[in-house]
Amino acid sequence: MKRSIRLADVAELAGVSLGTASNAFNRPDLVRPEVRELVEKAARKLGYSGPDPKGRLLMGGKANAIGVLPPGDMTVTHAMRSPFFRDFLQGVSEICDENNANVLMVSGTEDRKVWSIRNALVDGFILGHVEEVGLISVRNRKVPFVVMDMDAGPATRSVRIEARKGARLAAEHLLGLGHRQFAIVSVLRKPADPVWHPPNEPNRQLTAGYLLDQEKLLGYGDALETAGIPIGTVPVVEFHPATPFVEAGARALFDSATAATAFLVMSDVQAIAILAEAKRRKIKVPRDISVVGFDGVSTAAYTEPPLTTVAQPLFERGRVAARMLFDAGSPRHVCLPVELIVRSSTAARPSKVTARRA
Amino acid sequence: MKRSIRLADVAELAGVSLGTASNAFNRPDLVRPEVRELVEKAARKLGYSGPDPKGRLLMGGKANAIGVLPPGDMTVTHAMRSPFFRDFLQGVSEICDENNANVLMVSGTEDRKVWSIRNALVDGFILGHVEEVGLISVRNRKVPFVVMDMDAGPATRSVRIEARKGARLAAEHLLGLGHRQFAIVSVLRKPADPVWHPPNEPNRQLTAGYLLDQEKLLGYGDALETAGIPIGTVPVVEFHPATPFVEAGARALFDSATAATAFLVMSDVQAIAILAEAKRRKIKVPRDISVVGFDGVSTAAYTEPPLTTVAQPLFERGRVAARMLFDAGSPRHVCLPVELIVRSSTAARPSKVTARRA
DNA sequence: AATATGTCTTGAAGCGCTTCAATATATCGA
DNA sequence: TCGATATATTGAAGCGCTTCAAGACATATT
Repeated sequence: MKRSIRLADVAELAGVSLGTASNAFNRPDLVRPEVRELVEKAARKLGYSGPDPKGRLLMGGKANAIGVLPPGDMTVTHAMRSPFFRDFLQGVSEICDENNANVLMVSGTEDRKVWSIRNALVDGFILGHVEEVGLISVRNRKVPFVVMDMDAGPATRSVRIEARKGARLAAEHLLGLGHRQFAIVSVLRKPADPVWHPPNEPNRQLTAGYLLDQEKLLGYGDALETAGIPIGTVPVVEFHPATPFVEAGARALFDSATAATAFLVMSDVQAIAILAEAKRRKIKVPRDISVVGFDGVSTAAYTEPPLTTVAQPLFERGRVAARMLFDAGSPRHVCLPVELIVRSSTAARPSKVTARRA
Repeated sequence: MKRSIRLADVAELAGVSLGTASNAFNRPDLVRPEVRELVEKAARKLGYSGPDPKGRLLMGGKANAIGVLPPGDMTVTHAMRSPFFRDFLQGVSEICDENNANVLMVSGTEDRKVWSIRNALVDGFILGHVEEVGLISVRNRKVPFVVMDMDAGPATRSVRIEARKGARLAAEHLLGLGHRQFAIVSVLRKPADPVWHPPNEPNRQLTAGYLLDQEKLLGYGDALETAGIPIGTVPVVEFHPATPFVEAGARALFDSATAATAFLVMSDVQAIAILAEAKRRKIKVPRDISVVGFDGVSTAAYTEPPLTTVAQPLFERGRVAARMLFDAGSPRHVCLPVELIVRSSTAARPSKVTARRA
């Protein structure tokens, strides 16, 4: 086709003005039924099925979509694979469905994300952990947005969780079971090889993870130090929570933290990979080691053994974030509660005799 | 803010023409470095972070997104809950990621979907099962699109599966295990109460399901009739594959099909619900009954017992569909193979003595 | 010096639609 | 019957941007 049919063509054929034709489609009640019929007939004849959204958009129209950006370098593919993100997304879509808005999953690594933030056709954003430059872009877009698990100042809507408290609960639980040899598993933001931090490393600096995980580290520390275990004496491994890095990370963990009986893991996805690797190595959980995850993803209840974890309300998280975009009245900042869910991946510290030999 | 800053404001402040300002952002190589710097400085000063996508779009720009519509009356929320759809979506997003396109999940029941098809800001569509009126709308959009599991004529791109063959394989498997008492579970497109069709109902007419499922019915028939079992003598229950309908459907099934030892189920999601309901009723699978699902969703391998199912390449399905939109060279019609995966939800027909009492 | 060859920049014309003040027409009350 | 009120329609002005032919300027060529 030469040039696609536009409203002007329809108006002309119907013998009415552009304005009337527009009204016939958008505010039919403003237009006499017979005229409307005229317009509709013309439209049918030309195979015109309504105003092109592009034009409408320019004139202050809504895009009818809100954009969701997975955190860090996660692509949409990663996100769809992640039970954590899926649960979250389910909450988001519930509210979007209610508000007749579509959900745009925005992809790309951090660089490209900035481009997307500037260009995505949406009426609002929900941002996973994002870097400063992304934050600047989104502010300039003049659309409402909310950031997850970040503090971006009082003016920026945010949804967070009681990360520090959750981490403390996890550590206290393990301490209560008699454990004294810990290892901590933290999250790497970029897909890269695992990073191993031995105990008593002078001046330990973790690689760039999520801000949230700094808080978790503090929480673990709260409990551990109270029990007389300086956090610096606890080994830490950091790895990316997606295939194949997550498997590599689990291997690195067992290869290095041979003395640990208690594993404090900052995400369920990682914890689940660790359970799998343990099974592969014939390390029995919770007989030989105990593992506490974080997040409370829905699949964690069905692992073998079922995972003890610090649950956050994942669906609610999504709902709360989405509501911030739609309901003017909702609070700008929400901090969601966490809860320790004790299942079967944790038990009393093994006695010396049954202790695992690496 | 009064009126948001636009490119024209930046151009003015920088003392260049609109066209130059536009080039400074979009084709920097066409603009002298010093001038570009001028524009950039002006932009910074005004807090302008690049051309508004709305304007760009009108001038023939891409939306950088492809729209995905769940089948039938499924909302995005339903879709996110469905392992079938999630697996599919993962394939779609892989290809979209590769092509730097975002994924727009389009929501709403069938009526609203038509509206969305006309208005979504996308460069293409992947449509789940859609009604005629939706098909007309999408044709008028003049964007490429592909339909899943439907035949919409040779001109319309489509991805399908060997449904009939798959169904036949399922029935033959059960027949081979000695089963003679069957029940068929079909899919209802709309969320509604289960529909029960007793055996030997004169003139049996199934409620509006998906076209695909008609084919499966044919496939079951192929095998059953060859074995001397007229399809009309097999009871059929139809239900919607989402909570709470799927649970109600599973109950209805066991309440009614008390004689059956072999269940031919048209989706894994339903089969999984049936497994759950069986457990609740202390009906042992596969000792008392055998169940064959359809789709091969990734979770089906981890049910209890692991589900025997007719697997289709779910990820590939998504990939193939998405590729049709991006690669001009890809075929217009693809029919993907299916494969019977025998796991532990099927076994030989119970002998009379161990037969289940309802 | 005159002409040709580039390289940048400009100005204006859209892209397809909505909106809104202004006008035209119909309806009503007195 | 006449102005007043209500109802429909028009025309024009954008929305914010890209594009492209044409012009300006600088440099190279003969």
